[in-house]
Amino acid sequence: MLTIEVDFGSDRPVYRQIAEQFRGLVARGDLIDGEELPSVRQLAANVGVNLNTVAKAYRILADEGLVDLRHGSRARVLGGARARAPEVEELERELGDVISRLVLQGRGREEVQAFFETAVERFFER
Amino acid sequence: MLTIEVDFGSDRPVYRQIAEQFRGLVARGDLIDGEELPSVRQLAANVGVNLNTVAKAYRILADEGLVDLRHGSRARVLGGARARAPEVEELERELGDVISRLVLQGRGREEVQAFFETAVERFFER
DNA sequence: GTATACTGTCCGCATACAGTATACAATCGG
DNA sequence: CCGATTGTATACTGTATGCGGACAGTATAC
Repeated sequence: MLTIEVDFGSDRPVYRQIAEQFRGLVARGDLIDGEELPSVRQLAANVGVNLNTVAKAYRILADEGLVDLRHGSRARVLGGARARAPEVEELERELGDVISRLVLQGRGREEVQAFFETAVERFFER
Repeated sequence: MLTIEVDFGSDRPVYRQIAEQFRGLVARGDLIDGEELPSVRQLAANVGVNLNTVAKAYRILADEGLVDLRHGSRARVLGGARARAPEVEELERELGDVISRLVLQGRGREEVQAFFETAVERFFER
């Protein structure tokens, strides 16, 4: 069974948290082309939110081209090509902020590098 | 003069964008202990927002221990120690999402690593 | 000392967003 | 065809974002 977890204390909206987690699952190949996502009601009950909150997450994924949404049928993972080059700048900015926070925690350049390498490690090795 | 730029089209609230930029300036040492920040009105007029929006950004920085806010005096940068270890998990999650997005753009492990190294480079070498 | 111009703060309002409840519409399986 | 299951649309509540104006502390000139 698919484990999606939500932190209600977070300032990040629930529907984005859900979308992020599915994005991660697709990115690392845990969900492959054609695979069905849980129904919005199923997952909503599981997570403890309203079905529309899950639906909103699915729509984000659909907009990104990660899943195929069809009214009446279950959402399916799309293995096809995606891109979104314009978001590169956004990622750079986001990374910059992460670096700032790490530095303000007292970490030096080496430690920041190590932190990043560990993150990449965790993502790919599993 | 200090350059703070805001993207009104972004989905990220303006006051957070402002806080992030100051956080970056402090992290890389462009703003040092004791230095004064622009007044909320000055910066607000400069950026094109209401003074309260800037004030909210300053309060975030104050909560993080980066600036000293005193009613009637200008906000000053605090060079002292900060930490916030609990936010490490948040950073890890955020990094994980960045990796997912890069991978979904078709980048492999090496390319993700390179992207990160470039970001670190940009931060420290300047 | 005190008038005055500066500083950040508080309060109320308008609008947009997050999340819910409920009804609707499309698809699937008998 | 019909019921169950799926995603969708609408109406509603609470919260967050951002603005405007009034308030309160601080600094400086006199």
